[in-house]
Amino acid sequence: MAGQAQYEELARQLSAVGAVKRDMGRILPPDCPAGSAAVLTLLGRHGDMRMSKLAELLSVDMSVTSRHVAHVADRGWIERFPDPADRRSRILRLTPTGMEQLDELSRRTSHLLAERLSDWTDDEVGQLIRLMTRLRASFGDCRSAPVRIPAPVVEETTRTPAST
Amino acid sequence: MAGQAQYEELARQLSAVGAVKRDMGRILPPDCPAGSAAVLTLLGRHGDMRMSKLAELLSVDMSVTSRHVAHVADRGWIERFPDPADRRSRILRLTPTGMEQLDELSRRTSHLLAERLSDWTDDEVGQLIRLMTRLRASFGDCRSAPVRIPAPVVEETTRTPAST
DNA sequence: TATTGTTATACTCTATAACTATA
DNA sequence: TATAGTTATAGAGTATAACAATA
Repeated sequence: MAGQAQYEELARQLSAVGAVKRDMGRILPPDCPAGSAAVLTLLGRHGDMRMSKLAELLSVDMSVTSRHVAHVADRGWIERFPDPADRRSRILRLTPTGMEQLDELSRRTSHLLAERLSDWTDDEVGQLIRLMTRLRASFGDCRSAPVRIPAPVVEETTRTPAST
Repeated sequence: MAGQAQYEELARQLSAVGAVKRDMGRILPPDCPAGSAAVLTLLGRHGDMRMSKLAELLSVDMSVTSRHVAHVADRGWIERFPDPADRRSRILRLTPTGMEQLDELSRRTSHLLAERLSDWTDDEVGQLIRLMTRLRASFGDCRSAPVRIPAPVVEETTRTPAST
């Protein structure tokens, strides 16, 4: 259990990590924005899957997933074919071209990270991965359980203990 | 110095942390999207500053900063007045109403994080903050030094060592 | 009737470029 | 001429709601 100051600082760092993500996005190949890259990466890691499963892994609405998937399918990086067990579903699979594109993505992102994190030890990178993975789990596990927003404090001495 | 597999995993986790940021965004007050919240937070932490300084802290183009600042100024959360030392510049300052809004933001984000991270120790949260801060520094310090994208490998045995 | 997936619409965030007003 | 900031425009990501096809 941590304190309020720590939570505020963590919120700040979560907001600021967007800059790192934007830097990563700038080195992506043409026609392959971050959304497409995420689709290819997850299919490469988890293998063939249905739209709904991919949407869950992406943690976005299926309508968003559908758009990303259409984009990579238009470029021939994945194939969509009907699920024999449920004809409403479509199974997604990387094509050979998609695998090449995925290799290119891995190459570029690894190169950028290797350059930026050249003074990080293997262990430090591992710790960051571990903590970020756990952070995601701490949020994801209670998905569909929207938080209650507590009633505002009555604003008496919250910020300026003896100035007003 | 870490390995390629670690870099790929880190890239994946960086992509996935967007889900956490979206969850945080969902509990923001009306009329205060994430961009506005970032402006208020940075002004609260660092005190009065010029547009250019804020843009640097946000790691975003000044045109973007200008829009966010206009939004919070329209709502009376900050004031903008000319810099006596350089009349091209404008100094930004939180208003009392802005400070109340900032308190409300802190309250909501801390509440959400306290709920989601209830099983994290103080030390674990501190480690994550420390590593994310360092990650941002590792990227930010070489800003304006765009990476060279290395030439693609000739694609012979990159992915399927003995299948084609 | 419920579920899988698609499409239309709207909103937020970002970057580039053109513009102004000062330096 | 160069810099601080604004505005217009365009592109990417996301969510909600309406819809089609199937379970």
